[in-house]
Amino acid sequence: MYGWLNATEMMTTSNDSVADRIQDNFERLTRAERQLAGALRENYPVSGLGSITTLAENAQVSTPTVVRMVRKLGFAGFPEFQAALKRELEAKISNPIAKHESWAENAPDEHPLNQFTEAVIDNIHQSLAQVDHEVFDRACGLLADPSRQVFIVGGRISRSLSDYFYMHLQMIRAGVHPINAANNNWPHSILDMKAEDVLVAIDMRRYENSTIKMAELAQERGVRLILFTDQWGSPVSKFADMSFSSKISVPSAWDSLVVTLLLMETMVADVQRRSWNNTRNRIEELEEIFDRTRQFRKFT
Amino acid sequence: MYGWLNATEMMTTSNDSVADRIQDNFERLTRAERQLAGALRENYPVSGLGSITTLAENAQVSTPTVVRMVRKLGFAGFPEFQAALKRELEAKISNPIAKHESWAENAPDEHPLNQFTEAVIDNIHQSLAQVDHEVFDRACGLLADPSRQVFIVGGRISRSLSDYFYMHLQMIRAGVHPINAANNNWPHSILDMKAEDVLVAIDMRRYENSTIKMAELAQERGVRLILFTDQWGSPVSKFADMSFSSKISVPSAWDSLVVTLLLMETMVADVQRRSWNNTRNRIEELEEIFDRTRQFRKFT
DNA sequence: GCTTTTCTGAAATTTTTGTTTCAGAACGAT
DNA sequence: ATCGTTCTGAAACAAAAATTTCAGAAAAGC
Repeated sequence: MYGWLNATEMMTTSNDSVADRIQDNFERLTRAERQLAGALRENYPVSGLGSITTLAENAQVSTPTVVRMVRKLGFAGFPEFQAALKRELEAKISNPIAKHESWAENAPDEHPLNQFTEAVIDNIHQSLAQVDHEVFDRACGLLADPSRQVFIVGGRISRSLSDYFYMHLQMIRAGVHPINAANNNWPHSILDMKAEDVLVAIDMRRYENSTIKMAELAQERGVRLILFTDQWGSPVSKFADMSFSSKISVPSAWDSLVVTLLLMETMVADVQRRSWNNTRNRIEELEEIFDRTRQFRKFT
Repeated sequence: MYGWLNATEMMTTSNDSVADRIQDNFERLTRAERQLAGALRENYPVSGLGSITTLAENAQVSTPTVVRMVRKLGFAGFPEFQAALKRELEAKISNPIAKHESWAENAPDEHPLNQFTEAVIDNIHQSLAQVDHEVFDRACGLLADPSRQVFIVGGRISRSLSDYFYMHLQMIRAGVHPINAANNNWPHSILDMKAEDVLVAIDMRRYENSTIKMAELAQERGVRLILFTDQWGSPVSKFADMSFSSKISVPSAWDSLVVTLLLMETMVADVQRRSWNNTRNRIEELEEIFDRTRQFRKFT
């Protein structure tokens, strides 16, 4: 299986940059070594110029791991590896052409990867600037309140995101319920909503009638509504207590949900933090169940 | 005796660059020290990053001379001097996209929104740098090839993303099939895979045994495997023809899939572009079906 | 020229860095 | 469950780097 990799290995020992060598040999690296590779990439190549001890500590691995990795990359030892880094640096310094920043570094600027990423960064920028952090905090507070049930609903496209959000919230706390707006059982879920419960709705372009209807019914029951929508705002926002809009335009025939995912993940992180005291056991139990079922692997 | 010089010395110990300090203290340097200073200026600052011995040899002076000089410049010893050089270098090299001050503009920097976003941007940066655009293009080519069936599988957490990917791809072209790794019907799907078909797998931390098994079986049938994984690399990568890794670490108890989503969306955009001629009708038909069912609202 | 002061590097010493070994942990196969 | 394999870091060890000491060389003063 690794037949061809051996050839690669021999090639990479010649005069590629250290970064390239890491790239090329990445498959062959072990878990700890990959962690080290990651640490090395932050602030590359300066990060590798300290002592082997410093580098190891930085990457939270042992010094032998460092030695093993640089050997895999084709160097005789750490000093040789460091010398290579220094040569690279020298070349880089002496060539002060302030090259326009490119995301996928070896791809031309007009490559879809660069164009798309550029747009997404811009979306993040513009969307985040609009978020009121107090509203955000308030939303997290609601979601972390164990006395409230939380219902989560997404549309046809945003279903993936609502699933994702549901899954995390469900691990963090009890009383979280997914609603499937697509099948027509959803009115049953409304029955279970009490005043002061929370409904999280995601409704993006191609706003869905069922989501609007659900929001309306929920509001009548005194449910607090948190809405994730796009930059134009779903009609659901009429009923929302708090609403977060993300810019979704990218050079594509389709919209981008990256910003919404970012907001959700941030919210999950914060709710987790707030809930920690109430439900720390929950996670530990979950871990244990995973271990017991051995369905998932911890590493490698 | 050095009464007035002490004052100078104190001034220069603050936070000037090493070059400045040499400049300021040049008068006070002895012959051998000036020779050293000269050597240091050639190829500054990289020249100072080796060992004290190397530097001394380079400048043709003794190591004690080096120590004495760096002390005169206000450093406690050679290592401290070198650390200063490294910091300078870091600042010089480090990303021209200077850290953006604050994302959620009215929130304090330490607000979760800003912290989290900062981490995500960093993840994007580091992950994209690692993507080989030729591999990316090749993957898009496979996915756009109408003669191949495409199967998509995700794990417990990454299911949401695989759904999302499936949904888009399915709109773009025919012959796209989701696989549910969780339920034990998935071996049935394997039956339908022919050589040269494509399997897209998403396997992130907490790598799942069923995904690995599926990858192996698929490979035996000559299926091309495209893998999305995290920075450590799922064991599935052993079987993958192309693999894309995203950095997923954020200040949270959970991992971030933002980068993976970004990669997927970019890929969807590109596949769409490539498939346009083959399946332009498909989208139009879809539009019409939506209109007929009146399930979605175009505006407001 | 002679003395005093300052400067310099060889060599000894201390500290740190880099490498190797090895036992235990995690993993993978059965 | 168990057994062989691979991976990992603690600790021992070797190598080197950094510092200090000190005697002799160079420079300055007289």
